[in-house]
Amino acid sequence: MAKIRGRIPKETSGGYARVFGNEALGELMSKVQGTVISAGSELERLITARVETIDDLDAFLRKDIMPDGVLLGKKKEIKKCTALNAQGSEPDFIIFKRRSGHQRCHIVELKDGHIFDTKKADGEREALHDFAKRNAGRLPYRVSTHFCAFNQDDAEVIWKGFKQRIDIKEAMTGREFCDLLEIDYDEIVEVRKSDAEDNILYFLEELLRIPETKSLIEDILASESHLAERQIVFKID
DNA sequence: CCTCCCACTTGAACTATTTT
DNA sequence: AAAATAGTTCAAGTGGGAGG
Repeated sequence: MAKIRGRIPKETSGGYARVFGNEALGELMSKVQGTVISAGSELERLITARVETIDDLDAFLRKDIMPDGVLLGKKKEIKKCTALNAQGSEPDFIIFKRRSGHQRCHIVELKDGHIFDTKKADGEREALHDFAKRNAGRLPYRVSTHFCAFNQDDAEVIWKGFKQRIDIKEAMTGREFCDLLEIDYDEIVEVRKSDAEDNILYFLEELLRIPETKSLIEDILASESHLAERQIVFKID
């Protein structure tokens, strides 16, 4: 989970300021949104840092005998690869796994969410399936496709997010994805949790640094403690 | 109800243009 | 020519409205 602290609000973040009628709070919200976005790219980095990656897919695919283990090719490398035909819509990852003679290729679309967005899911589904169809014949592996919602533990929820338009076997949880890559899902979740702790602290610090929100918070706390006192009084009664 | 399209945001990667 | 700057595109998130 990326951090809010240290982020620079965008020039064009005025929309948030308008929502609150407060420039400083608008900038804080802009930073929050920036963090949401960058957390997605960060997840990719967390994953690829923990597996062996292929930086020349063409060279890899020219091999006569595929190596044992788990190897991952990223979107960029897929784009560069001339042996594969992506026609402008590359999947996030292509994973080659060989264990005890079985060679599998997993084409994966990864999302740092808990559900596939219904507005984009259809396009993503079609792009991934087309990619698999176009390229399965060029790969010396049994090819399968997967849609992974990293923060979802129930494959059925992912499947339903696709309006059941994918095979339920294509719906992949973050844990299943990590199992496939032979990396530790919980460890990645832990890493991100520590940033979340800093984020909540920083967010509250900032709220208290803005004079307008600080005084409002103080007002609310004061009236709540009055309420609490009254409740106690009622109880005693 | 569902689907599609839009508006708003950040950030990274390219591309193009201007400056030195 | 090289470097810096500016613009474009794309991927990622949200919500809302129009229309079937």
